[in-house]
Amino acid sequence: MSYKYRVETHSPGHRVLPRTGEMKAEVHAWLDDGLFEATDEALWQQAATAAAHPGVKAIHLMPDTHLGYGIPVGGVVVTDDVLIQAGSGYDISCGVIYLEVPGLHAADIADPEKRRRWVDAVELRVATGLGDHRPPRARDVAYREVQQIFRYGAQALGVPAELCERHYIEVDDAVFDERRVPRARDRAQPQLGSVGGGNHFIEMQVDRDSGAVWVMVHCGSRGFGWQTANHFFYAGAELRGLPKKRREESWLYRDEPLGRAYWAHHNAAANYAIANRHTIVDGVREATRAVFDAEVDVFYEISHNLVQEETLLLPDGSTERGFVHRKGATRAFPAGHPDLAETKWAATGHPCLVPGSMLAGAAILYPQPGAARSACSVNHGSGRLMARGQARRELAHIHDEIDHEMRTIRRALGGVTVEGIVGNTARTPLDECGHVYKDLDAVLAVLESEGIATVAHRLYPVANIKGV
DNA sequence: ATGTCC
Repeated sequence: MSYKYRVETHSPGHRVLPRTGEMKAEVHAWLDDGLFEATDEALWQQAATAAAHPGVKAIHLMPDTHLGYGIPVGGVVVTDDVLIQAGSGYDISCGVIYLEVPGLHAADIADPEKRRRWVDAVELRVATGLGDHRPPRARDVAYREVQQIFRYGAQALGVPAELCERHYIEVDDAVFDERRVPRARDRAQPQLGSVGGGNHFIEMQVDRDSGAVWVMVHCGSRGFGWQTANHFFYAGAELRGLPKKRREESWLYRDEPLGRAYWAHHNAAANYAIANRHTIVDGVREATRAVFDAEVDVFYEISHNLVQEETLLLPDGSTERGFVHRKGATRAFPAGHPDLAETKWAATGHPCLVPGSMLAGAAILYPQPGAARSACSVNHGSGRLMARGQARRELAHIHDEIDHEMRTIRRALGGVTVEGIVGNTARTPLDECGHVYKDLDAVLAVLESEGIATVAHRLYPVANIKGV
């Protein structure tokens, strides 16, 4: 019997897969009718498998969910004393940093030629794409500084804590050993301050309502995090007696030696990713000064692939501590959450930064009291509709139309008509174009209708730099 | 996501 068939509808945007077999908890899915119908049986099977890990207390699927490895993308798994490596995945602490450009308004960026110069200026200063390529003017960071970043993240760069979800995560120095994963250590120094490939990007966006100009950066822990994750997938599979092919199903007790080692190395990779995002800001700042004579200010920085130990808000109103694995999901602490006490976000909840696509743009959300229903989590994007290979094959015949749409799309942004989205590539990458993603507004509507979060700002892209 | 290969 299929899992999808068993899913019950509790409210228009809330589905529940009841506990069966080895599942330790029921699966809560935040999907409306259309998003639910589009899910595959394989997704539900994967969610049920994830719910069968030891120590699972709760599991949620965000409205952008789709099949991942081990745990669905858009999956949130809450455990007590267990760490699941697939719960943060290969790009440990992949996430977003958002910059405001208070000196600029939509009218100042309306000229596409000027946006083209900004794209070129950013590419000159920030490395993009795979590997160790560094731009000519990359900031020179001594390896000793990188070692500080492993332990103290953005704090090592002097970034104020209030600008970050976590400006660093504590690393157990008795356990963290950078020689343990030599290929990780070797990548860390040359790749600091780089964007990487895939869906990572730097993008200029404009607020639909106010015309305010923002820059969003989406990137992660690069080779350092990938090598770290890969090492602990294999080591965990060996420990649990799983064949290598099933390494993504492995898990660790937090208090066994390999669990303690994973926790230390995972957190070092998170610190690296957080510092990486803040380092990239240096190049964006220089480029924005050079082309627009304007300053950028960091608004907030947040991960969407991360395991964090945090205070859980339980349905009966009590709290306890646990590990929250967000695999393509964004933390969403509402006003009054204990872990926001004495921060600037205590009375409002912290912002959730959600990229959509290079066509549909992005949003800033604020968690509502109903966030407690979804393990204080929201989606991390709009969700992939099509695999990369499928996109390249099936959209090739409309590539010209896709490029034309990017060049000519006209939007009223803060009362100013802005035409075209300037890119850094000759052609729009088909595996990243707007058509391979679900409708961001439909995904966000589920959060609003279920009382989980509200959309405070809706932003549209005007210039995009992809890591290709 | 990833020098696309434990």
